[in-house]
Amino acid sequence: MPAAPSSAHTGARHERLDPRVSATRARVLAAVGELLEHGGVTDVTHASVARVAGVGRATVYRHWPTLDSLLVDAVEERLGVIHLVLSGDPLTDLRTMLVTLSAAVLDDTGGALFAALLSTSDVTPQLLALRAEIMERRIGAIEALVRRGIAEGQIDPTLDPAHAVSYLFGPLLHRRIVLGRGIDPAFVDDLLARITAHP
Amino acid sequence: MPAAPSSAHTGARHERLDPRVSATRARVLAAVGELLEHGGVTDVTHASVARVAGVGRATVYRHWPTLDSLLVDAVEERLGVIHLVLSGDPLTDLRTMLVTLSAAVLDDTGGALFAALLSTSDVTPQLLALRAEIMERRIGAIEALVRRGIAEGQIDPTLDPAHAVSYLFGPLLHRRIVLGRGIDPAFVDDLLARITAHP
DNA sequence: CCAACTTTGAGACAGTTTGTCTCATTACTT
DNA sequence: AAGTAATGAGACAAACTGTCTCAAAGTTGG
Repeated sequence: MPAAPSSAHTGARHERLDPRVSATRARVLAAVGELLEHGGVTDVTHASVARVAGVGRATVYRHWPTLDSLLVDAVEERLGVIHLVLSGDPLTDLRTMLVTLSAAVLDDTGGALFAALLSTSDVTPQLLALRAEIMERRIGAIEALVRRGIAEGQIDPTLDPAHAVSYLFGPLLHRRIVLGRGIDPAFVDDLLARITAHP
Repeated sequence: MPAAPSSAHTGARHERLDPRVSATRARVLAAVGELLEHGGVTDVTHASVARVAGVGRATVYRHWPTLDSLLVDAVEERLGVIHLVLSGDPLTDLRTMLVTLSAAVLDDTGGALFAALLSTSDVTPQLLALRAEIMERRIGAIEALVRRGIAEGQIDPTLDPAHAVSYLFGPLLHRRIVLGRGIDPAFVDDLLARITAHP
């Protein structure tokens, strides 16, 4: 029997896993980050990843038959790590979330990973759905917080929560990935204030 | 003597060119768009581009020694086409600019091109500078318009014009490239109103 | 501790792609 | 019309891709 396929599409995340498998996964996923950090998407191939991870080339193919699935898993892994300490106050929590995202998702490696995901070869509806799913599942919390903020009267009620996600996360993406600049908490504060302010 | 090198880095844009060269450039650049439109970045190779363009493979190598330079030129070409009819009123012109950018830069082909540029292999400071330059030269007009809007009292004077570029363009990028949704003028209007509003 | 099972690394393999070169042909310039 | 420059077609070695096989090593449950 071949090795377990990529878990990105199965959703089964925390099964009991053969230690060899988890070790391989961890080493390979780390290697992807390494390659993206000082390189680019095109530097990530089954062969290069195997070399950096110190793993057999065939092993990488066994776990991730396509490059896309490898990149998707790398992003998933990264987003999965994020854990927030929420206060219960929508505005405070929105700020915490955006600052955390800036640090964890949009640092050097994360930025490259993110850009990689955005330009995978496969632009089928399935991949679009997956992108949206990743965004909505982890970052969709933004939308929920905006709704709560509106309900509690802290946020402009005419703000469309669905749009708010783009309004808030988009500028972080632009500043980090397009302009290549860092994001400090003051940037987040200013942005948040403008978007949520009552008219 | 080999053909003229990519013009993306020379800045000399409108020299008298051998018709054969301009024809080749046009066909190849169009082919890049075609490939990106129903495919992805990884579908763009010297070989595939040559095939689609109906051009010799060696010719593509002559003009664009690296894939990055080819993608950069494709983006440049696309951005160069944009021509705005400006009214003189900063807020109106900002709206025009964002709506036009949404249509021209972030349509199907443009979105793929953009994502491609963001994930080129070469993350050297030079490329970062080029990205920033492309952004600032064409889209930096946003910053200028914001300054004028502030000077004329239409825009919140506490808005940092440099940040405003991210605030305004970022959400378009996010909605189009990350979420894969279209951008209608109403989206732009709402965004613009929130960002520029006096406190 | 052992036996059955699974994953792994190394290598072989054909098929494809990449980047470079050469050369005859075609198109442009003056 | 003569000189110059760009092109297409093809040859070429080198590298890369994806798949397969098999012996070795690690893991699990009794």
